[in-house]
Amino acid sequence: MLQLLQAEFADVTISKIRFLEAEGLVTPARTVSGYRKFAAADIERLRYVLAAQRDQYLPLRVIKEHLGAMERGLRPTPGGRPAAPENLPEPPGLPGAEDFGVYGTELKLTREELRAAAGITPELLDQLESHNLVVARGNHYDGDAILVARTAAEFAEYGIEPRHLRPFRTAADREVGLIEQVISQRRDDKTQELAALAVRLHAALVRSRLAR
Amino acid sequence: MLQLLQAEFADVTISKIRFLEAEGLVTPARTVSGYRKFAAADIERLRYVLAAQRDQYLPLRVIKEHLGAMERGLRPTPGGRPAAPENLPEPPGLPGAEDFGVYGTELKLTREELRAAAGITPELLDQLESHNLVVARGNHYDGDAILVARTAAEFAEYGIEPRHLRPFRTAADREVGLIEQVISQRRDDKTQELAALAVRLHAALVRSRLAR
DNA sequence: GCCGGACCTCAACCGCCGGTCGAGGGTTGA
DNA sequence: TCAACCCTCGACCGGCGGTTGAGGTCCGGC
Repeated sequence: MLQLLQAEFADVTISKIRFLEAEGLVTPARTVSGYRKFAAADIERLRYVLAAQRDQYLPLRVIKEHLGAMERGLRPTPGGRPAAPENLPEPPGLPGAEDFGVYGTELKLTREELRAAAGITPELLDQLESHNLVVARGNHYDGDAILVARTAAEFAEYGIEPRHLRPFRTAADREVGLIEQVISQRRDDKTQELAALAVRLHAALVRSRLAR
Repeated sequence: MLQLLQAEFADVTISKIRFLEAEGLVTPARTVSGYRKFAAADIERLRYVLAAQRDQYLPLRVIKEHLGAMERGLRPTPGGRPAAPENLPEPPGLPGAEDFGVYGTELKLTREELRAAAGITPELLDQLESHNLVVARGNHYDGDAILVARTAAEFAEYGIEPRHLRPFRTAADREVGLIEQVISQRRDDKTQELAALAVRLHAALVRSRLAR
């Protein structure tokens, strides 16, 4: 299992992993005799830590915070109040396609939680929904809805209203269509990669055309 | 002038600035008697350094590389070869709207330089140009063209060809139109902000819709 | 012309972060 | 039974990002 990670991250060692455990970044299960037993999820977590450290130069303290945020997004704080989204940290950086942070789609928010988390008025939320920029699934909204809503609110400060943003929705739908055509079998990793490419292309085009 | 920066970055001190100079991150001019003289550009540079350190947790070594890359983009290496774009560093992170890095639009590349930097075939570049995804201004291409071309190349590995990417161009054009409507007087900071918002909205929409 | 305060250099020092090392000891499987 | 792993725990370490202080220079005001 060490070998597994070493293929991807050259400088990982046993002692490093032990250190990361001591710092509370992973907590592998133990066998009766005290040996560490790494589940797939633990390895995933380690992969995230090592990647963040290598590619984003994040200090362990910050990586730990991110992991904490992700966890709270996934499990609504066992036995507590449903993890008031009021206290959502500011988007770590500004999330691009790679950075899932608290905006994973596994987050489930009520309408009111969404409204509060995004800091918008009910009216604005109505408008966003009527233009399909924010859509409920069943009874709740996902984490990306916060991001959409928050961004729309900032647009609003420039006098750009939800109805002006419809083309974004259309464009996004078309891109998703394109991606889905390509991915026949649901291999999530490829999907993510394509989505990241789409967002990157889009960003570069906007910036390039804006400069002209 | 120290006070100026301290307003924005609480923990900056004289000794810290001296240290940054020793590390080669700024090189203020000197008066005859040896006192440091900070030009506006120096302060801008310091601002960049401090922001990168505080907000992105980047180590000084990396910040220095970024600054170096930016410089080489702006001035084609006085008296040397035109700063072979072959050696362009991998995109620091993956550039979102905020991260200009080496992809500033001030970079000027010949067609061949662009091709090499993006690692694509001349044929692909032809296709990109015929669909207006990459456009020359005068005789050269800007830094974003690299990013567009590189991303298109990755799409190509999935069987998505330039002609499938036209909708991206259209969408980007529409967004730019929207932004330009709002910005009557060319205040660049606002323009950037709106562009960042556009890209963010777009990314969130794609991700959200993909998850359904 | 001289005093106080701000600036300079340079070397020494510092605290924290991210680990590594090794001693001493248990576990496992051939 | 023995080699090869695994464990813990404390000591140690190198580098990064500065800070401190001694010793000296520069400038404005009186």
